[in-house]
Amino acid sequence: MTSMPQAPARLEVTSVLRALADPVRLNLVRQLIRSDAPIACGRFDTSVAKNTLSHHFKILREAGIIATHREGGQALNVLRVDEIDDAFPGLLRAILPELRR
Amino acid sequence: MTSMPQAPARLEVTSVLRALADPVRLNLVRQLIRSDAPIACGRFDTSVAKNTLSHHFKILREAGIIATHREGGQALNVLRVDEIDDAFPGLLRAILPELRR
DNA sequence: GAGGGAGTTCGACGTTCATCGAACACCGAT
DNA sequence: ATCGGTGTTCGATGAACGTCGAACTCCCTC
Repeated sequence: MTSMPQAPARLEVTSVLRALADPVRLNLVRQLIRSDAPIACGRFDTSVAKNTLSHHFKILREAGIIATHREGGQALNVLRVDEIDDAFPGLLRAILPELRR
Repeated sequence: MTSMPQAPARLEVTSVLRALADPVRLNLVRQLIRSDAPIACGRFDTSVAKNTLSHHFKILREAGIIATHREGGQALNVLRVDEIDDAFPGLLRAILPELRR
């Protein structure tokens, strides 16, 4: 086992902000917010190559913003809304208008 | 006149997040939040050289996070709390615990 | 077990970034 | 006019980042 560090023990402000500061990643997060069902890595609407996409997912995962669990040949991604809201209440709602109902 | 682009016309999410994602800059912003009076550039508690500090102030200014006005030989800095709150309601409070009363 | 779809890892490349020392520009006071 | 304090600009440097093609690993299905 190569040790799989899905998410950090505690969400770090600087890591979270830096992860969300990239246009491509922010776009991914927006798609996750708009969908209430998990989305497979290959199902995102994006322009970058699939290895680059994988890189961005890794950063989002390591920042603790998304969680990925394999299921039937594909990797399903979900936003860790509760954890983020716990650590930084109001952050998601602040930067993602689609969440300010 | 060299044209002085203090702040952008509209606050850009990605610029704001990237500006706040740096430890040194986040530290500066924290000091501004804790003080209700403007702080001169040279009065901040930081470890970086003064030219580097100037660089960070420039980024914060261009992102629209702080405003600087000269007064008596020194440059006084203030957080643009209202503008930030207007563009991204709850953002500051989310990432800066000292503001969550 | 052979094939194929889905993600990841591995260099590599070019860009952006944080940092610094040094030199500069500005301004208030002598 | 000169001095000293304050902040900015100018390269330069090393690290980190986004991007890619290619090769790899898993696992599901036939």
